[in-house]
Amino acid sequence: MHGTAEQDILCRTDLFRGLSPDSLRELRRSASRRRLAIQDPVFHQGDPAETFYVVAEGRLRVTQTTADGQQVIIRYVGPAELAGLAVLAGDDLHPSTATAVADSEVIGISRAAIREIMARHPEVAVNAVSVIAARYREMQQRLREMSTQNVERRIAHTILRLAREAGRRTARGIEIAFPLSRQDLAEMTGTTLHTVSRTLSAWESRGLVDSGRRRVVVRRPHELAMLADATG
Amino acid sequence: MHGTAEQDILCRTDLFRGLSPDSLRELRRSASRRRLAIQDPVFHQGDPAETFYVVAEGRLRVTQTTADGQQVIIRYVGPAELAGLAVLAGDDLHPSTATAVADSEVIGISRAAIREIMARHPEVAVNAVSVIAARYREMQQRLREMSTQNVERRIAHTILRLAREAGRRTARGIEIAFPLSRQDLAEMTGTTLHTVSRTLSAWESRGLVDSGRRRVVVRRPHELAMLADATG
DNA sequence: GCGAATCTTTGCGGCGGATCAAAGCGCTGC
DNA sequence: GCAGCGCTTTGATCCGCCGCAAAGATTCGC
Repeated sequence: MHGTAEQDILCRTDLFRGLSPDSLRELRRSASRRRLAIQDPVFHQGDPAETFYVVAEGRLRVTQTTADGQQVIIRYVGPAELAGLAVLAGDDLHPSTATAVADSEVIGISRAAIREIMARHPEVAVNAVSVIAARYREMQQRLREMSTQNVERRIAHTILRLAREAGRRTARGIEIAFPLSRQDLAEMTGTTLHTVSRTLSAWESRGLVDSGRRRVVVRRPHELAMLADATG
Repeated sequence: MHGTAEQDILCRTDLFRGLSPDSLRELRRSASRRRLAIQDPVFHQGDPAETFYVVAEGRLRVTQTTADGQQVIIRYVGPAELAGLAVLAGDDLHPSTATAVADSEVIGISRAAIREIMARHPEVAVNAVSVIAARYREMQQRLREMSTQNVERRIAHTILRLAREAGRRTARGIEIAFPLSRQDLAEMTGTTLHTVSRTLSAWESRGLVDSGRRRVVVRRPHELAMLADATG
């Protein structure tokens, strides 16, 4: 039961998709499973990059902190996604911090194990290229957003993206299925919690969203998308 | 002469570093060489991603254009660097446009050729992971800058980065060795050419830089770096 | 060598969003 | 069940940067 679930999630990742059952079994032997409570750290910015993680369940927040103490959220990572990509690239240190934002379960894979697998199974290395390239594209898109769009559109895009990645259908609309504060949204969009709060309040009064303490529900995704794509 | 130079540049890239002479020779056979005059396009955003390029000489500018026509400069690419990474990842379309900003020479490698090489030489695929991961890190850094720094610091960082990548020592200081307009700097920093112009004028009067029509010389790199790292 | 096109500079006014301040609300823990 | 902490809201003010406009510099083509 235990082992089966683990194998399932590993072969559902873009990284290990298509790997032979034998290799998966071998991989499993060198992998370690870890349960995380909400708020638990997975790794810290500046730690030696020795292990990367596949999220089996739950969600992680990946952040970077600048020299002067400002924090930026790079990404949220959900089931079958990876955290700690620096390990794949053979970098020495983790450039970011990963923290659980929900009770989670992750599978840790050591640098040595993955590098050995990539060397022996070129298809895994090729998959790794695709995985990181996808992240790179994501980051390009966000940079473009930051460069060309005003705050309201950036917040709209961010919320729609999160709703897509981690949305749960409910009677009232699509609920983002993990605690998400105004401060978090500010750190994803390069603004302040005050501006996020004002923006959400305005949307709430127009019936676009329904939000509260660390909670966002998108009530009218289509109208929010219109707003996100409008020029300005 | 021709062939030797090509092999030289290929094995100086991070992607093909360490590849055996035989494999390099084979690679060379499937590669095509192309000369570019300033302003020549290499590929366009939306083109099928069939070929990626190693810059042998000169410099390319990689840009993305948004739906509403705004342009963002993703990066400049110099000798021994790659353009068209989407091809490595097996994506269908080029997400960006590459244009020569100096007379250049590039070596084109087809999607089929590189994928075959990666499948047969895992070390190339592993190198590809590192190459793209480095770009990903770069992009994270720029996103962090855009999120947390004011325009002046962003311009300072950008100019210092360009000076590092493409700087030429001269009597007056470090000259950025390709034409670079106010508009270009604006598209790299998410501001307007007006603000860039004002900023450079202010620096010029303090003796930090010396700039003119599509030309920037850093006269006091250290002081500019102080400014770039100052809080604010 | 002259005109045109392109790039740059600079002034001015306005506004989006940051900052500061303070009160309201909702969890959580004991 | 109440105290206290963390999150959110909202107001008021301020300023960095944009947008517009127009003139000045530099390069290019014929």
